Amino acid sequence: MNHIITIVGPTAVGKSALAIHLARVFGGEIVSADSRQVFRDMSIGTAKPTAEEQHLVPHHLIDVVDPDQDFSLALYQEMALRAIEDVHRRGRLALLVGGSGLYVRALLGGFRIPHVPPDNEMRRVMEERAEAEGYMAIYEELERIDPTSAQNIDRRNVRRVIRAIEVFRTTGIPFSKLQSFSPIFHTLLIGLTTAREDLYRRIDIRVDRMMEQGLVQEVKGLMERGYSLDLPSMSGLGYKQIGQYLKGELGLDEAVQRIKNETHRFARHQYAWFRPRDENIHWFDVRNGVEEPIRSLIKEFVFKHTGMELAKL
RNA sequence: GGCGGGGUGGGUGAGUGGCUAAAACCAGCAGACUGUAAAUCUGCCGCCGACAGGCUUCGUUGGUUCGAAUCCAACCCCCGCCA
Repeated sequence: MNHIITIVGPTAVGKSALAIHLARVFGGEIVSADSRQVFRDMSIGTAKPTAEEQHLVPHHLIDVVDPDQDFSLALYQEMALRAIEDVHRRGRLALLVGGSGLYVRALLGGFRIPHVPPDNEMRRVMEERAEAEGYMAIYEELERIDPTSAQNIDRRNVRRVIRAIEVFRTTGIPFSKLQSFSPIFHTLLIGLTTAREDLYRRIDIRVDRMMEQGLVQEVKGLMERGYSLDLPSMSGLGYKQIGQYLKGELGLDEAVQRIKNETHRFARHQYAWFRPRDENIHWFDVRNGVEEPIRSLIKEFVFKHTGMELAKL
């Protein structure tokens, strides 16, 4: 069966807790769609499910690379696909859960990602060029080789301009021509949401709890082990700011406040991927009792598509 | 009571006669997104307006001036030093 349950929503609304509950009730396994929980030893700051929780129900795509290893959308897609296959092979229910919108979409939408691994050296050179000569210097190259992508990408977004050029240089085919998608899953999309005010409050509480749990120690440990702050993994919320604090660039209170504020902003951005008015998503406000209606929604979905009685699983 | 500094848009804070609805940053709102995505990038952010544009603002009141957040006067409030 290629049916999966997907749970999306902004950070700190309670996706993980709900997923664990559902997985236990239905005998499911969780496939994470979180771009930060993939890194080992980054647990407190990424609000990773605890060891106990992971013991309670199998989680996939968590702790799959070290903080100094490259990770990417393509890699995620591959690994997640394999994980879901495994879950299905075991005859269990797969719950895709996470707040990384692009990851969820790439997986569900079956994105065909141009098979061009990053060329870090080339990227560095081009970034420097854009830095020195201005973004137009590289944007003009993209306009020449791939007008369609040039049209679609903001010229000031140097990072994306470079990726498009990178793809063309190594394949000889415009980036825009190599992009396609074909969905492979039937999914029940469940969205968790709440009022902004409430969301921000939840975020702030969570950040305070991370501090109590030893976020500073965690970041310190990572830095002591040589993980530099300019690693992509260390650019995540919490790690960046605490890193700045540890380097003496920021007071602790200031760092914590920034984590909160930037997480607010992040949560807002997440709604750009999971829109409240998206009719494909079954939205639930977490301020109301949410578990029961979601359970019946899932039962109905699974029965309808597989004829199986979930309660028996 | 005396002396000095200051009151600017939700916050911090530039601006010292026209180019200023007023920098920058923060907060907030909206959006883009196919191998860095918790990244990167964009728009809005006094009021009305889809746009053009209009309207009201820089403690208060009154003045100077063709023109004031910017100059003058009085008053109110805040902060520092002296008493």
